[in-house]
Amino acid sequence: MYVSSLLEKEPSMYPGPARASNSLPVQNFVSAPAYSDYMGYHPVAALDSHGQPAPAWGSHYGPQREDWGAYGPGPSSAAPAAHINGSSPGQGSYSSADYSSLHPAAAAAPLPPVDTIHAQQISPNSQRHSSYEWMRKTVQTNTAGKTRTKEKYRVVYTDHQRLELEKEFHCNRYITIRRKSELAANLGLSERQVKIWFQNRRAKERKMIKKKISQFDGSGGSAQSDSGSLSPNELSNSLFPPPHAINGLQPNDIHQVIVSE
DNA sequence: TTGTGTTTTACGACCTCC
DNA sequence: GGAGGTCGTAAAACACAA
Repeated sequence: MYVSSLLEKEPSMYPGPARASNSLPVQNFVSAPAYSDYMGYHPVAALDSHGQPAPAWGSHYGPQREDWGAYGPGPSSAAPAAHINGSSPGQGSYSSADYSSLHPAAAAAPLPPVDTIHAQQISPNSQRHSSYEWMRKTVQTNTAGKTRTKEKYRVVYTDHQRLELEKEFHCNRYITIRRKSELAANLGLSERQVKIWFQNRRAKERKMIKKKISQFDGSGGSAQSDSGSLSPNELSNSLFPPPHAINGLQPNDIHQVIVSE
């Protein structure tokens, strides 16, 4: 019912078995030279690859995210793109969250050449290609088994798509309607997919916060003063207030505020 | 190779706001 | 009522130890 209606409403969501992941236009792709550290948000103008002044988190969503360092190593000159595409041989999984902590050496490394990034992103050696082969196979053979979707359970986003989404996430934890449309168009995703990606991304962030807090609590509670008496949920909510909780603004309002600037 | 744990898409239920 | 939020969860994709 719901799925079918979605399919009807958003045909772009499931465009076909071989979603043109590798044929995505790359002209919009910026290799994110300033996408320096996943957990260390830098309000650098170069982050904004869409020609708009990047709306800083702090300006619309409360305090600037200086506290991100609480659940991750501080800002560095790292270039996670290297990790995203190459340093993990044979796999394209982008586990940016723990990048800095897991790759301290890489965190201090200079940016890889842009050409390297591009070459790796479109590398035919990536295991993701086997994923797409699986999807093709599934679509051909599995016609009625899945309940959540008619054809496939989920797709795997390309590194390019993930990187662009992560970049946007760095600029704003909550995407505006306009940016969602632009991003969806640029990445070949549906707006619903972009929206859900951001929801999942925020959930991931909250999960990481809780994990960090629980680690602090379990290790003597020396960081208790940082979180005060807030519970993980309370702290999480204070770090990521939903748009409507910020000055009573709704997402549309925030969008209008940003656009009007 | 295989078993297992983690991460990543996607959804439903429910909530808030207008 | 619609849009978008969180929360919980399913299941594929992935990582990795044994």
